Amino acid sequence: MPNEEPTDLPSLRPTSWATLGLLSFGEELSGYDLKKWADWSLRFFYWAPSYSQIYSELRKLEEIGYATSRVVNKDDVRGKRLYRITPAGEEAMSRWANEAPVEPAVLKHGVMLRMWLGHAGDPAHLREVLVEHRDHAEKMRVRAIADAEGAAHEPGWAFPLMVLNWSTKYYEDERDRADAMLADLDKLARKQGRSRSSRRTSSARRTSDELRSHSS
Amino acid sequence: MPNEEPTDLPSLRPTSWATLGLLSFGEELSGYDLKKWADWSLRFFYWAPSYSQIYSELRKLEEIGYATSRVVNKDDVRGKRLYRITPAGEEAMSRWANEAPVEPAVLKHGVMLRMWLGHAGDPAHLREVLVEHRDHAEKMRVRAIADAEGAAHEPGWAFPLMVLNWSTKYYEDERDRADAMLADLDKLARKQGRSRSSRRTSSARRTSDELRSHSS
DNA sequence: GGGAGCATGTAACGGGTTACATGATTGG
DNA sequence: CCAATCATGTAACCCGTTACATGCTCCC
Repeated sequence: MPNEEPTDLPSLRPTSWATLGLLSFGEELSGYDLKKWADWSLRFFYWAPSYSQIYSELRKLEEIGYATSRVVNKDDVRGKRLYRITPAGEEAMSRWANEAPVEPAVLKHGVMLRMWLGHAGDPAHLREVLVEHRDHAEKMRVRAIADAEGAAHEPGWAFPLMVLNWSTKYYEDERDRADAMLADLDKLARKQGRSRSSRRTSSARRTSDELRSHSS
Repeated sequence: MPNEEPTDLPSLRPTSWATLGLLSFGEELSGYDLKKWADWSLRFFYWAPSYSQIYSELRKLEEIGYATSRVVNKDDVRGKRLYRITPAGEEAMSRWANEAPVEPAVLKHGVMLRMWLGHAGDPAHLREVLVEHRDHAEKMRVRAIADAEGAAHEPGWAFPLMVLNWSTKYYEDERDRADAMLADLDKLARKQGRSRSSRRTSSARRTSDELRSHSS
């Protein structure tokens, strides 16, 4: 048995692993398929890839030897290219899954940024933005449920299903937090309505040295 | 009154607005201060900026005219530079807050990616990763609470406080979802333990045409 | 004296998005 | 026949990260 020492994994980015992951369920898929599949699973918690990224990731994976491809569409110019994971790819997946340090979850919440800067905005508009976000979360929740139903009872999809259930809960929580904040917002509006007449700008000024004296 | 038509806002990225937002509370701050402040507020829901980014953002803001700076440290070579928002900056902030389309929240959840690919990994390791994530969420929750306490009772910080409370709830929910998934994981392990002996690889193979027949 | 924190930057890299371009197939 | 969908790609751009570099000041 030659070369049994644990060779270094090529340091791929998580998105590359996610792409390989899509192939690791055993299907032979086109870039187009991949994108669609990502759109009803990975999208909820990780990634909504663009086509261009998918295609370049796939080419990269093939170059490394983690995937192979073949062109099907008869003898045409622009043939459909189907990708399949290789044994080397499967092994690399396993090693990555078990050995690679887990990247922390990243959240970039544009809506909360707006709320955080609430003093600069019109209260009514703030409220509107929140309501929209609430509705969006609810929509995502429903979609996640639908996709989870599609995945249920498929024996190979136990883990994706588990994550889809997590996602459902995630959007449910997101919705509920938006509702809670809506209530906070109204409470704040009432309080500020009582204590000031109309001053729109700079209610924040002065608050000087708390920054400096705040314990890290 | 010259030039009253609504001039176009320079299309800054959200992170630039976030930087300007940090200044919009009225303080005169150094890049270093800015970073620290971001670290105990924006970090929870949006952004943990690097110094290099902070400094380049600040230079950009000054160039546009949304901030001014002055060097304090006597006549030294490497003086400390303090930035302050300008009236133009304040007005731009307000317009952005009220008029700019809100970027959707982005989530990139490395832990869930691992779980989604659970079939490729060792169950015990999977569990470990989840537990770690759970603990991290709890840590963040506690930090958010602490920072919220620091911000409470400051009249100008009502909105940041509101978001900090949202963040507290966020990490609480994150923790609880991790716990729930831990339970799911154990249930799944028991079920799979009953139905198969030891096959590690490819329990997922075959699951063939469901993909193609799945309704988008 | 030395380490921790203060303070500011430059340069390289690359990942990911957007815009653009092309054309086939399918169904109403 | 025309629109939608299938299907694949290139090129430019730039945001953000990482690594590197420098030197101060305060405090033990």
